[in-house]
Amino acid sequence: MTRDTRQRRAIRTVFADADGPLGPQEVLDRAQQDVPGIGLATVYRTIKLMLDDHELHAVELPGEPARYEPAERHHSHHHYFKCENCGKVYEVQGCVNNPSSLAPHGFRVTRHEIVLYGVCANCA
Amino acid sequence: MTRDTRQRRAIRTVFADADGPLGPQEVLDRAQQDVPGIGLATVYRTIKLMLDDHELHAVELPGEPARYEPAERHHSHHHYFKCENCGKVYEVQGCVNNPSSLAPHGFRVTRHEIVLYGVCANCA
DNA sequence: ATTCGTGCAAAGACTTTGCATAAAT
DNA sequence: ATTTATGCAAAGTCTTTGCACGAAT
Repeated sequence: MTRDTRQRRAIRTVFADADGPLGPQEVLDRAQQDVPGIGLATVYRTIKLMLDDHELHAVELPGEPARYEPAERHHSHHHYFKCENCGKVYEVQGCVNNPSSLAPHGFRVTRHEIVLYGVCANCA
Repeated sequence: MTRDTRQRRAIRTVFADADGPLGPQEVLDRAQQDVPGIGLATVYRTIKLMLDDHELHAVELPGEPARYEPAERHHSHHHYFKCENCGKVYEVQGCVNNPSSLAPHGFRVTRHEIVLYGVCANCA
């Protein structure tokens, strides 16, 4: 069974305190302030465990390695905005009308992803 | 300057004949039927050159390595549909109403991506 | 004492690059 | 003959995995 360790707690705290989805290296950098000796493999392994437990959700943007965020931030249907200036990824709530209507006849749409790019309020 | 070689022509033909965006390994497999000795590095290099020339366009879907397609197929604004059964990626024409409206106040949206997932007409 | 987790280093997938050779001019 | 492209292998990034050691029970 899975055990509750110092590293695991540190990583969980990093995600809880984060202001947006984080990549493994960012998680490591922050977790090391708590648990200096922690390694990147542990971060990857812990992320995988937390994904299996539905404690974490993967945020995949086109052309970039995955980021992760606490699953509770993902309960309502939403999408992402990436600032092309500072690189930060924000959640945006809600959705557009009927994106499935884009598909041709005979295609069944089960889900969709929308990613917005531009300049965030902080950078503007 | 850039030269027109046997390999280059073979790769260009592969893209011209393709029924959808292709990844580097798929391009290699098809090009090898024309030019047996061709290597993967040449495919990557040629793709990069063709991107610089705006002869090719990158299709990036969340969580997957890039695929590429001839740029002329990308002239009108469009998005992609990925079949979760056969894995094939299709273009879908058109767009939804005002996707920028999802962004919060103070965020400026310059572009967006939409990806649909489901089952294609061939698989249904 | 036993079990499970960790760090490290090695390996795997994908992509880029250095270099000697080959092809195109 | 000169220039640029190619193939191969080495290296680079991101992620996973094997293994001996360490921590938790």
